[in-house]
Amino acid sequence: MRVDNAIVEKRVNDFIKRSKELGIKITPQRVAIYRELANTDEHPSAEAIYKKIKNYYPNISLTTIYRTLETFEKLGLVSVVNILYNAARYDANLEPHHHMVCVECKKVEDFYDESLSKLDFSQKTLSRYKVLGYTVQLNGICKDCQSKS
Amino acid sequence: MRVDNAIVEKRVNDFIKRSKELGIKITPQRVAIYRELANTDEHPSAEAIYKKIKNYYPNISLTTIYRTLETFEKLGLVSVVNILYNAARYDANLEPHHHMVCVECKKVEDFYDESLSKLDFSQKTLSRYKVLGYTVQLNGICKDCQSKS
DNA sequence: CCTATAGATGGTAATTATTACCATATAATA
DNA sequence: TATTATATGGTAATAATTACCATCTATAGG
Repeated sequence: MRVDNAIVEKRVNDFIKRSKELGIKITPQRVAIYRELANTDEHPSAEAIYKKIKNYYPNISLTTIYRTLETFEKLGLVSVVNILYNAARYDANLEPHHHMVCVECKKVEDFYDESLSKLDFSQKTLSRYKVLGYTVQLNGICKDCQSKS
Repeated sequence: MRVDNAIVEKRVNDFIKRSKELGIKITPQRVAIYRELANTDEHPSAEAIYKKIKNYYPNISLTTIYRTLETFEKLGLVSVVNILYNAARYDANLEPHHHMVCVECKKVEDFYDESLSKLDFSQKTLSRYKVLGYTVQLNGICKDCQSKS
């Protein structure tokens, strides 16, 4: 529980208010799942959330976790850090370049942008990791998917 | 086959030379897999590569595709676009922020960097996608994993 | 060019992450 | 408090990935 308690409570209250506005039911499971996400900055998986909640809510179902996270995501209450989690995607192009990901069809297109080739990270950032590289991931909707909808 | 043929052939030749240097065997399967990756910029999954190769190499095994891609990746011959493909990872923090990913333990830590908050993308880039947002993903090795190895 | 063998492949089974289904339970509304 | 649309739990199905093992082959050495 790294996130400050006051912040967590604020987030949970906002979540409840927002849920009412959106017209979805506020169940103990949903609050538990949201709270678990709000009080960490570790970007947990469904499984990780499940394990934590199981400690104090032993008969919660893993299916509920998955379904709830999907619901939250669709409503914009939480976000998926890794859109491309479905399957590993490979690239033979080892030159530094960046990616545009279509959030609909999961297509990945390369883009090159001089101004992104040497971003400055703060010393504080650099001190925390042995940096191997970085990419800018641009999320959006591709031409094809734009014309479909 | 969007990538220019001459470039593909150069990549394949480099791949063969590099494989010899690395002391791994050059099998028709490996060449096929590498070539399939070298001649596209679509960042295919193992399954997608399998389907393509199956057309002209009908008894290749899906296991071989997975194993080979893993081998290539470990040797630095190809790269995985999406390190975090293992499982969906969620975040309740909807403020724009960036991620440091540990390539060893798959931990994701947030970082904030003023200079990254308003990157300029070229008009060419912006014309291709309806941009929803972007994140900078910094790949590296976290403190914990550094001390382990 | 042949041979031996370490390393690679193919096929199948096991594991892990996710989704589908359906009977039951419950939050929210009147 | 009763009604009902929605949510949950449990189990089964699917998809992606990995493990295992018997067989095959690229390659180094004669």
